[in-house]
Amino acid sequence: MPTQPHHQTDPSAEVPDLDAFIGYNLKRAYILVETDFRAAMGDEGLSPRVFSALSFIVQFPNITQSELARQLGVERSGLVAIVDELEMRGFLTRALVPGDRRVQALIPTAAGRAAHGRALDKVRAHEERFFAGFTEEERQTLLALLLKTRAIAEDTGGGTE
Amino acid sequence: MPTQPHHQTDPSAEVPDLDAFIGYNLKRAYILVETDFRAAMGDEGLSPRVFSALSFIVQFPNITQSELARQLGVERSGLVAIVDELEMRGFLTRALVPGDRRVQALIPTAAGRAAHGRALDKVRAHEERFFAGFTEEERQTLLALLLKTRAIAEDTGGGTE
DNA sequence: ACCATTTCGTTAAGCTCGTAAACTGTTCAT
DNA sequence: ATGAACAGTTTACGAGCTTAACGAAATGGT
Repeated sequence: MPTQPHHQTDPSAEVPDLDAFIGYNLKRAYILVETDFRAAMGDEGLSPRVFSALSFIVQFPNITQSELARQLGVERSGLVAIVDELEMRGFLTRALVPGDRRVQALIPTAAGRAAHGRALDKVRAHEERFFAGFTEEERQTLLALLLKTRAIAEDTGGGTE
Repeated sequence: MPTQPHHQTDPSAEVPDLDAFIGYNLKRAYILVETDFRAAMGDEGLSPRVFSALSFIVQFPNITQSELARQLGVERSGLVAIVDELEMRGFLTRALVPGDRRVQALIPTAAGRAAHGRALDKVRAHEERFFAGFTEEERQTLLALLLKTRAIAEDTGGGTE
């Protein structure tokens, strides 16, 4: 341990700004977007994770919980509460699958599809408003770089796989 | 989009891919980066929030807890545990301030500055490795767009301010 | 056909991060 | 002097996630 000269306030060039790190800004940015998302969805609205789960189920009916968990990047056990909520709201049914009695296919109800449609409008409006200060090109660039970030990490076993 | 769940192809064609939303990808990307961050710091290493707090304290010695909370975008009450941890590790001291007996200035110790230096090296290596598939321009663009995201939201009262 | 392994959904326990509310002590404005 | 505002703290709580274990069902090797 080298002895340090004490006390001299030293905002020197040694200490880099936290803003220089992608990870830090990723976190800060996500918190802001998420907060705005929740506000846009309202008190009875869907949380981000429930919305994304419902989106998958509407887009891919009959998906199993394990497959959905894999797609969402969460554990199977963690998905149970999400599916429970969607089922309790009447947005999906857990259906038996003929060939395999272990699995339960997730099937959106009409109410589920309708709720998803309404939620989708809100989410689109939220992102539209939130990123109003961005040009269309900036939005696309950000999206592409985030997708690339996911791609380089999710392939190399960096995910929850 | 190469990897779709192989269940049932979208019958309505109305449902957009979740990957089209910035918020969703922001979350997925952050989780991946954060996981890699923790792995890079090791079991006894600093968590993201503690590292960022220590960075501020090293860069701005004598900062108060309220001011630090504001800078980090968290509540004052939430900062207590973070400062407790840094103090317990011997990385800072809570110092009395002559003019105002309510405030306690946060002063990094020599050990704190040393630990921050080591952590900094690890974080830099982590980001370097994580974003190795990115060009320098891509990294800078991503950083700039994340900063812009923060800027448009933190100004308009969207933050914790 | 048998047994070991794997998979699916689930429960239970626990962790981390974060907030909100309430309280003490201190400072400030009038 | 008194009321409002502020700094730090404690407590309670919630959201979101993980790991470990389990029963039921399917699968694969021999």
